[in-house]
Amino acid sequence: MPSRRATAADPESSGLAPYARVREALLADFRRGRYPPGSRMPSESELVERFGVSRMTVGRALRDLQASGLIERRQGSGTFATQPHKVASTLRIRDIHEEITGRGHRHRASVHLCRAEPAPRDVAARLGLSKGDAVFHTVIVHFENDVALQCEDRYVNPACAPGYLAVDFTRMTPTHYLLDVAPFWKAGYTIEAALPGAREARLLGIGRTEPCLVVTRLTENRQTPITLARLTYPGLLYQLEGAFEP
Amino acid sequence: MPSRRATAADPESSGLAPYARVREALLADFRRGRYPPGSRMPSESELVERFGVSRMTVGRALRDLQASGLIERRQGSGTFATQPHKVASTLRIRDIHEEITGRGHRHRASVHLCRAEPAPRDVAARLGLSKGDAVFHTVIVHFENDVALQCEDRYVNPACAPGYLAVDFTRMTPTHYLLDVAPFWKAGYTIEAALPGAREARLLGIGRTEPCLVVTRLTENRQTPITLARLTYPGLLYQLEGAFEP
DNA sequence: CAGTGGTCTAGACCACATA
DNA sequence: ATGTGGTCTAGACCACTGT
Repeated sequence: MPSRRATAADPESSGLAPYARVREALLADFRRGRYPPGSRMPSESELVERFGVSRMTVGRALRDLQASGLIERRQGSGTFATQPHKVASTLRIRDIHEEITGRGHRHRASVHLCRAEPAPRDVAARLGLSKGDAVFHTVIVHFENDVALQCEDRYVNPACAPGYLAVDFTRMTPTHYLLDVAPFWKAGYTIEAALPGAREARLLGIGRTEPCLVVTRLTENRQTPITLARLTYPGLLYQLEGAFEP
Repeated sequence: MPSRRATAADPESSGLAPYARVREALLADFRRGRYPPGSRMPSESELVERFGVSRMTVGRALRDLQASGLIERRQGSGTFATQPHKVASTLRIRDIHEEITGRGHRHRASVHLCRAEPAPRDVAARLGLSKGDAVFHTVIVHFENDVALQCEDRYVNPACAPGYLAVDFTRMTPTHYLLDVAPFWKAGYTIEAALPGAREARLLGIGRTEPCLVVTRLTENRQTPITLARLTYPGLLYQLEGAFEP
């Protein structure tokens, strides 16, 4: 016989769901400086008592805190505050078309290369091909309100997207097309500062000494590499932004 | 009377917990190209039937997928596959000391400025002070195996860390110290490519035309801004890396 | 209204860690 | 042996959405 049910819509002392109340309460303790890095937190059963909720509920609150990197839970020994050095933030890398139109601006793309060619050695290696195997190669410049924002130099594994070269890239970005063709993927990327190559400088309309932000991204579908892209942004026009908060 | 309890350690057809089995099964469907962007996924009750688990369990699996940005759940209408463009990745920005020693290398810091001074206008604004208020200002270069890797130009709100100037920054990084003093915080940052300023070039021992990766980070403690840091890395030596996979 | 997701509880079994 | 986290289930109430 249920003694007392706390329902989801019980706006008890706040509009928050119980698991959120527990999470926020612990978070507040953190901000107050309880739980210094490495210290031990109350056990789940203690929290059950303190907040008058079930163990599943405190479990969920703790799982949320764990997901944001604030605490570490060790089976058999307890829950501990982490060294906050490792806090991770999320950095979104979006399709350039979405990004530009999302700002309410006009996106335009101009295609400067779109062909099959023998794979250079380093490209072949990263795409899991042999040197000289055919790869698709496109070079496209993306404009935001007619200002060149990104030079996209991309190699594609033909086995993954046989129809790639036939796409009209002034109407659909390679990223968008590839997402349709290769429905799911993982990716690794590096971000660095570099000077533009001769062609990149010309296509972007910038000087060869203007620093650029270069994102190199390798996209894979399970085991098979699909595409290797080098995205070059004029440093003066582009910044990546992010934030972390627990 | 419980008919049949599935226990946590039931390695039913795999070593995975039920919620993980459900998650992986749905993930596999995704990779196979079911659930194209925007399409509707099976309802929770359908999944309960299909996998023979309780609703809480499919709920957790779905919450995991939601957290990784794969699906969107709308109360009252259903669960939908998202446009995978928005997949977020985690980018870790770590304490430079940890990062260097983590690679098994030697870290050394040289302090080039460490004093209180009147806040320049833009710094004051971002730290929530008035122009001319006293701020702490340090300029420190961090070396990895005696190669200059980072120039750290930092302003600190004195109210948050009164003892800041007394710290021996050859032995402890400002980041580390501030984490101890101001136990919890959130941060926003931008990443851009830029040319080094005259002082930065000199301190890093690079030319003024060598592109640099510049991370500008504002750290806050609840409402109060704590510190504003400009971290400059020689572009040839430093890359940020990341990966995303669901 | 029926269907969907959002959440809660109580009790349970397990694996692991520590003593 | 005890305590900790990890997880599951069954049934329940709610809010929201769409017909």
